[in-house]
Amino acid sequence: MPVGTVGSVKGVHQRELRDDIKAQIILGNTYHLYLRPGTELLQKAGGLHKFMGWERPILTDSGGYQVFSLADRRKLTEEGAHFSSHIDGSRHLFTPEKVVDIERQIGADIMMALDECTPGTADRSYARKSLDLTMRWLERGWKQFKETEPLYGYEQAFFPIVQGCVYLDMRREAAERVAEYGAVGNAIGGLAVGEPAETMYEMIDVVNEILPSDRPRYLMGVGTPANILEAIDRGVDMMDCVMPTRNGRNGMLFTRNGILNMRNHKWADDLTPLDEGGASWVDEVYSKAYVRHLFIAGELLALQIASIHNLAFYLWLVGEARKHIVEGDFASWKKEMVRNVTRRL
RNA sequence: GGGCGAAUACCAGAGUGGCCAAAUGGGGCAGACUGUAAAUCUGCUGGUUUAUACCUUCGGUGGUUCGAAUCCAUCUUCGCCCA
Repeated sequence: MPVGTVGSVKGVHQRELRDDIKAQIILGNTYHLYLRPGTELLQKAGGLHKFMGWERPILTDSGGYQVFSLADRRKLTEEGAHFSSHIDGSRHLFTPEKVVDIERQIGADIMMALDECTPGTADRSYARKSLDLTMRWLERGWKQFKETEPLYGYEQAFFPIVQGCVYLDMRREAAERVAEYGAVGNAIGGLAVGEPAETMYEMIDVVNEILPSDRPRYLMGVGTPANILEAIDRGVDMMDCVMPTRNGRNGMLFTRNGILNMRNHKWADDLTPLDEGGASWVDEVYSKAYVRHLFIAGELLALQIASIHNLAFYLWLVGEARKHIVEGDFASWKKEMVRNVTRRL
């Protein structure tokens, strides 16, 4: 039963959502979706997976990001992405079709197209070639998606990805071509990969003018709490990021009052709660001094506490965002919250 | 009581006449991290607000030498062995 509404501010869409799933943590590649996709997607997907007492859809990425982050271990050809394993050197080929097949087998509710995540520093010529390749791969992936059936009795969604690097004309073109597929949801990729944040916001703006506002718009791999708020402001509905866990493991805690580096000496004798009134149970149970000690001592518990805290904070943040969108005071709330979450404590 | 060995920066530990403010590791301090090959990576860690510069450091003291963490004497402390 729909009890809440989420949607972007600039986008007209205000979709009804069930409130029982605020976010999803997907095992495997550990994706964190901060805002749920729309009801229509869930109805079609119908495959909510039981995990730790929660029901949540599974999202699988295609390996496109690894094309970017493991660039020295791969070679791109028209056929697909050739990878050599860092474990045993064995060679693997990811094609747009194979990726769909694998995602079918996994049973992901949201399957991502194989793309090339273009570095934010690429010049126009490279970006052009990269975008053309991504679009040809999308055509093949989409065809495979349409010609295959789900294996487990529920529908699966296939999200195309908008690339185009930092060039407005290419972003517009990519968004238009992606929108033509009429997918259940659409993704924005190739951002937060080396370009300034302001450039990223510009790209989101132009892309979201084109992508349908009545379907989830998924900003891939972003980002900081401030990035997330700015993205929501620009019509983004879904995000995922390693930041809460990776930065958490490296001692960085995000809170609604600012950012803490738990390794800093200043917390050594601070016996106040980790984050008083915070969103997770660890916030009240552990003191700053204790968590700092765990980090300094190399205790794995530190990594768990930080990850739990940061994930809970991220979920709280987008939950609040939704609330303020519904209440109509998102703009003022966001302005203040961006100031708060970027502060260094 | 006798013999041998050792004393180096926060800790451990290289260095045995000039290229030594002194390797390396740990610890400490700070920063980075954005569709996760990541419990990772980077910088700093005697002082002088800048330094290819100067000053003070290698247990204490006194020597040798143009020059000493490095050689000599002696003292102190610690370790091991013999009585």
